[in-house]
Amino acid sequence: MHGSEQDKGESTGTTHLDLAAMLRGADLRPTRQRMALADLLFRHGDRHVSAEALHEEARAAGAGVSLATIYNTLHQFTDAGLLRAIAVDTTKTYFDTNTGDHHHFYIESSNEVVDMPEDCIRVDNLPSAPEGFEISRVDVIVRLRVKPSV
Amino acid sequence: MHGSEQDKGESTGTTHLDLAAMLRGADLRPTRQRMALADLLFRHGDRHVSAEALHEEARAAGAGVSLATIYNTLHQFTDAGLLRAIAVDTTKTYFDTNTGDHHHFYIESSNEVVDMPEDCIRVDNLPSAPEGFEISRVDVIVRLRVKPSV
DNA sequence: ATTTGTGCAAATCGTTTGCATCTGA
DNA sequence: TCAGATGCAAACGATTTGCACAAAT
Repeated sequence: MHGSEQDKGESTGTTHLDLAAMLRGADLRPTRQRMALADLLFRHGDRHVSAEALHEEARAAGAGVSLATIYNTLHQFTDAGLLRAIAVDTTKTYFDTNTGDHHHFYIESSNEVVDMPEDCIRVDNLPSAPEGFEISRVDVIVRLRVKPSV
Repeated sequence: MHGSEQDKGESTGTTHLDLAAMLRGADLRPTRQRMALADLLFRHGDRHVSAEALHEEARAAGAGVSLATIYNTLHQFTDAGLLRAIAVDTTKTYFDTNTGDHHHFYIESSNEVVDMPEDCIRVDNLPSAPEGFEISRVDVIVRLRVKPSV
């Protein structure tokens, strides 16, 4: 072996993150499918994908990854802190590549999730958690509907 | 038929809300099962139930209501504005009998939803909705985990 | 050589639906 | 009467799981 930079077929060029290292850091072997998915997820900035959508994307990108593996990977990434799962729609789980502190817009008409910069919302007066509990996270979802045309 | 007050078997006594009227107001016939469910839902203050849980409760209360009817009713009540659906857990839908402006605690270890009084949280700096959209609702969920004992 | 990951297809689980039967006004 | 409700069971869609095979260290 030598370096650890190899292209997966069609890198979009600009790459700074070392996906293999990222995976290793999470105790996950950098397999072809995990690399392909990491590439789709983290190469293009903040994304919000459902398993099904990612599956389709992977297929389109020519990376053969089964749906089962998509689910496995999505959960492994989530457990490793590389992704965050968001509950907006009861029917589907969305995964957010932005694990930082921020909140979301949810466009009800199209089932789209959009990030909101952190400083956009200030949550005040947070009540202290009930005895015996501590806050693990605060999720704010601003649901949007299409504004009726005037 | 005569009046519209009849007991469903075991009323807990204190009843001020006219469930039949409530249903009529929602254009829903006050059938035996809808009355029974409304009773379970609205008689005991703010509640957060899943379809399955309500089904079990109905069975325990001796009211024969099929699961299909539970779902139908839950959605009809929600459409009528008597209930509000909350997305906290991707796997199940919870229905909240409190339709007023307020937010929730979500206890991750037990999958419980608890109301938070309205004035508990102040959401500031709400970004204006993207062009063409308007805010339909803002949901705040404070996720709790069990505090590790010292 | 081992251990870990992958893919398929079957299994789950919550929820929805079609349709025959019943019920309230 | 008769539109509207209910219940059952089959249908569904998202996710999970068991297990044989393939790939990574």
